[in-house]
Amino acid sequence: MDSLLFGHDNEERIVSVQIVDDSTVRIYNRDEHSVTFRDEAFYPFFYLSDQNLIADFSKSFWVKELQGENYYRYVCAFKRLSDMWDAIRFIVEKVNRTSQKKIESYTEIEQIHLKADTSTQYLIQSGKTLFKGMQFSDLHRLQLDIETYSRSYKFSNAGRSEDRIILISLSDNRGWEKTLGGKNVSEPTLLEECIRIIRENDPDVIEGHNIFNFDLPYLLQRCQLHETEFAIGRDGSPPRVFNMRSSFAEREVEYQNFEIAGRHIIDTWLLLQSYDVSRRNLESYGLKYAAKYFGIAAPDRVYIPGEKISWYWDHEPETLKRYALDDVRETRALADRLSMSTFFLTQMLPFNYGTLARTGSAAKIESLFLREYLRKRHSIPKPETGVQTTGGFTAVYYTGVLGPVVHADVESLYPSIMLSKKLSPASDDLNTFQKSLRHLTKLRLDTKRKMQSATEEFERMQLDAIQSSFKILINSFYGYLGYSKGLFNDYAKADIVTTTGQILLKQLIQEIELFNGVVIEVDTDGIYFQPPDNVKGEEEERRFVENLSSHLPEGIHLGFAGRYKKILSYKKKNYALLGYDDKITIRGSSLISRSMERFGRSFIQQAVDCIMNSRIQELHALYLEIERSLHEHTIDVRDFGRTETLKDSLKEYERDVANQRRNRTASYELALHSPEKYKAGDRISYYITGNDANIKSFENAKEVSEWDPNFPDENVAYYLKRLDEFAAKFTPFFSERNFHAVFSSEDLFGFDASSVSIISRKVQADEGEKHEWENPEPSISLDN
DNA sequence: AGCTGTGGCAGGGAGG
DNA sequence: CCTCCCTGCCAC
Repeated sequence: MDSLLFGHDNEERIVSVQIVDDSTVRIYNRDEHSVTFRDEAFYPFFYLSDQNLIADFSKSFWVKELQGENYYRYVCAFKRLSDMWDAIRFIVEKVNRTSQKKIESYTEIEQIHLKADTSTQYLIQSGKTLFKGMQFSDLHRLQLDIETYSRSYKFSNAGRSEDRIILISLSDNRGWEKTLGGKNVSEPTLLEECIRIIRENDPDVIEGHNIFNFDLPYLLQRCQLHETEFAIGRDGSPPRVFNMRSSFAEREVEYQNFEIAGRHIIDTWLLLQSYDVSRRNLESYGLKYAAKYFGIAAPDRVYIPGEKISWYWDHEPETLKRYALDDVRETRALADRLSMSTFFLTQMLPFNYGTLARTGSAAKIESLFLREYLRKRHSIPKPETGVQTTGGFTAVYYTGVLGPVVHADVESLYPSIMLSKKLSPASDDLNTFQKSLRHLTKLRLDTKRKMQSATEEFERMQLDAIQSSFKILINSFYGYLGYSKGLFNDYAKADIVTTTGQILLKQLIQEIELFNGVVIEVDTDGIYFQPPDNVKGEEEERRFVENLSSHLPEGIHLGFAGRYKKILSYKKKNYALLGYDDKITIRGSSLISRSMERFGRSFIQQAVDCIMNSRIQELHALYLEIERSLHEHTIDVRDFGRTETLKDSLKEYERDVANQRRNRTASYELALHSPEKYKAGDRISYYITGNDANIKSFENAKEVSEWDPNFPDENVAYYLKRLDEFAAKFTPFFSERNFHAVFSSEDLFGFDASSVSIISRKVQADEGEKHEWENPEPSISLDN
């Protein structure tokens, strides 16, 4: 097996591939530079044109149509190179069987389109076998962060400015730390020193916060300016850069992806957003906030606001250096916390570490299926066209303040249903879906058991990361069924999962009411209810839930998810909880949302506190106080400004507006006319100007940075109206008369809170909505 | 150079 | 005023 295949890569350099033996292949470029692969997982993609079979080594899942020619795609994954050769033979035979075109001999397989994955390529070359058998602690990780400061600093049009100075902080997990930069060091020298240090330390992984969007592009830009090669690759090559767009749930972010030969780049800013998709309680994605959130910020950590950096450089450079070092330390701790489960995923999936940190969950499990199909030499299905029609069951039965409250949820509802009903995509001939789901679930339980008996802290952390990497995969299976581009999707099966979940929940609700519990709010797999009068205290509540669980079908378990003093039930998916520790948790975008003006968020937070703890007099005073501060301009722009995310690029927005597909909005209009360059995923802060409350906001908005406290031009009438809109959220909890007394300054005879009571009421079901929970469907069986 | 799902609410703009 | 439609944000 010593065939030589020729082809071109993107830059038209001639390369050749030599298959040495069953487990080794050598790749040459024009400079006779060779790279040897040994038994690594390969993902070449084969495209068949009229004349040529083209193999693409770039692990891409994307189908291309090149220059109008029709290309057929075959996805292949290889653990062994002999498999690759077999697969080529397999594809040729399959093509000969299914199309009129005949491939007569292998000599026609000449053109190879090759783009080797640089990070894996050079790691193997340098003798590192990432990541088989490697521990997270073995990785040589380096944290990189830069601060820039200059009187004329503008990143968007970085020119050659002599007084621009950068501070580069580097740190690694071996306890080595350094901050470079100083008045007497020229920028080219500084950049060269930075490159030298990176190459000398030779890290496997480079970590940074927002490193893709700021640190690396900035360093690259400065290098280009000074005609220095940003040669931080393991082979001395500069990074390959391309624009990327990722989405986290409904949010999209644009960034520049850097591929550095032989190294993996981990951006904790991206990991943080990925983390937030499931948790949903981060207020910002900034490093400082995240460090506090995870409790990893040092107590004596130095904080310096962005606009003060130049001042500190001029007056207290040592403080600034300490601040910069604190940044890299926090980045390291954040990466410890967030990247470990991704690291373990690279040992299960055929993607490298850096790539895996950026891929979505569907791509992850699909790679599992593909690997198995290739191993079994089985053809791959096409995605089916269609739509999923159902989702989770949501209802609110009571509004107002009620308690005590028990929260019960069905553990792993959708995975459990898929396992119980043995659901698999129709196209999954090999039943890989069901087998992998079962296997991963077992592995996760085993790992959790091991974790419980582990004594050492680091071992527990590792096992926790491993079990959470299984969890990531397990939770992707359901979503994948309804994913339009999933090769193995099956919308009908997705609907079976959700409708089964709906029936289960309605059955549970009925059961709770049968025992005289009062169901308050339900969403998909969780129920908030008042336990029956004879169930008192945590122990009896737990037993009550356990009893409910025993009535559920085999394989479905209802868990005790929490108990609370009170719930303030507002609307579907919108409620507040008062814990036995007196902490208040508010959920739902209509009560509190990140886009809300800060004064509104704080008002609602305090108002909920007052209502749940029956402090009505204080609530009234709070309203008056905010109203007054708006009138008297004693409120800061940060408190009345609104911050919104630009989901689309400005180009897309302008195009849609031109086509009358969407209306103008303040956020995009400001971004368009701003001196700053905004891109998709950025957030913009603005406030409303003018005198009339009823104005078009897109014509009366300014960026927060334009506000001058000496000449406050915010629209007081508008913000008073906003205050009343926030207050209006609480109308369901008061009688009409009481509401107007509490949320108004017209208390001619003084305000008396003693007569004000909080109203709870049963929600009338919508006319269009059937009373399914009153007329439940017959008990279901999960066996068929 | 590549993307898991549905359900629900608020707010703004356009037009009746 | 109201309704319709769109986007953003959020729960699960």
